[in-house]
Amino acid sequence: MNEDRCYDQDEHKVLEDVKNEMPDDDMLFYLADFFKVFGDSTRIKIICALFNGEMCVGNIAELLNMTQSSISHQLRVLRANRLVKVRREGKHAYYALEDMHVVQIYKMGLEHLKETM
Amino acid sequence: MNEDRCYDQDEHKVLEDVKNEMPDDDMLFYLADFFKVFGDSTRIKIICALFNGEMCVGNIAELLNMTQSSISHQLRVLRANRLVKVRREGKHAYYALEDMHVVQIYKMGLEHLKETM
DNA sequence: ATTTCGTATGAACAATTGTTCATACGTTTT
DNA sequence: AAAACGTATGAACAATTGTTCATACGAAAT
Repeated sequence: MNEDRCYDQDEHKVLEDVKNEMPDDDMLFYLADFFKVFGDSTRIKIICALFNGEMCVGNIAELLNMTQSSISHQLRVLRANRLVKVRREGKHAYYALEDMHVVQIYKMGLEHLKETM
Repeated sequence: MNEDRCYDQDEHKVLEDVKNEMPDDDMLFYLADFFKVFGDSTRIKIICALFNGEMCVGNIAELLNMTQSSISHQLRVLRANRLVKVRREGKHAYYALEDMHVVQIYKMGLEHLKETM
C-alpha cells in the first residue's frame, strides 16, 4: 500500500474528508445524465428556439432544417428530463420550456464560452 | 409547399425572426460540446472533487476508486475544455478548477435535479 | 368512412465515447 | 546508471447515442 503521495500526513483521512463532502454517487450520476441532455447541438438548438415561447414540432423541424422524426426523438429526451412540456391542441403538439433553470444554465455556458475563446 | 402550420399569417417570417435571434450554428455546436463535458459521471466527480482545492492525479483516482489511466484521460478532456488547469511539481501533476463558472453551472444543475425529483 | 395531416416510435445503422491494457515519458531516488 | 514512481497516451473494445426510414396513431377535413 502506498502511503505517501501528495499529502504530508494522514492523506487517507484527508481523501476521506473530501469524499464525505461529495454528494452520493447516485446523485452525481443523475447530474451527469442531466447535463448530457445539453450536450447535443440539436437539443441545444431546440432549447434556444423555445426561448421566444412555445412552438410546434413541425415548425421546430423547419426552423432547424431537420426531419420531423429526429426533432420528435429529441423532444422526447427533453421531455423525459423535464426540460420542456407539451400542450396538445388538435393535431398539433406545442412544446415550451418547463423551467427557468434551463435558460440560466444555457446562458452561463454561453458566457463561459465567450470568455475562453 | 405547406403554408399554414401553427401561425395564422406569415409564419415563415416569424420563423425567420426566431432564427435570427439565435446564435450562429457554430456557437451552438461549441456550446453543446462544452456541456458534453459535464455529461459524464467520472468528469462530474472529478469536478466535484476539486471543489476543495487542487489534487494530483493519483489521489483523484484513489478517491474515485478508478484507474489512473481513465482519470488521466478524462482530465485531458477537462483540460481541453478549460475547465481545469495543471500545475506540475516534480513527479506530480496538480489539477485545479480553472473557472468559477464551472461551480455555478454544477450547482444550478444540482438545484434543478433536487426540484424535479 | 376515407384521406390527410401532425406527431410518435421501433429497428437499423453509423458515429461517438469511456474504459482497459500496454507502454512511453520525465522526474526522483537509490 | 538503473530502478521506481507519477503521469500521459495510443490502440482496441464494448457501450451509448443520433439520425434515418418505415410505419403507426389520433385528430381534422373531405
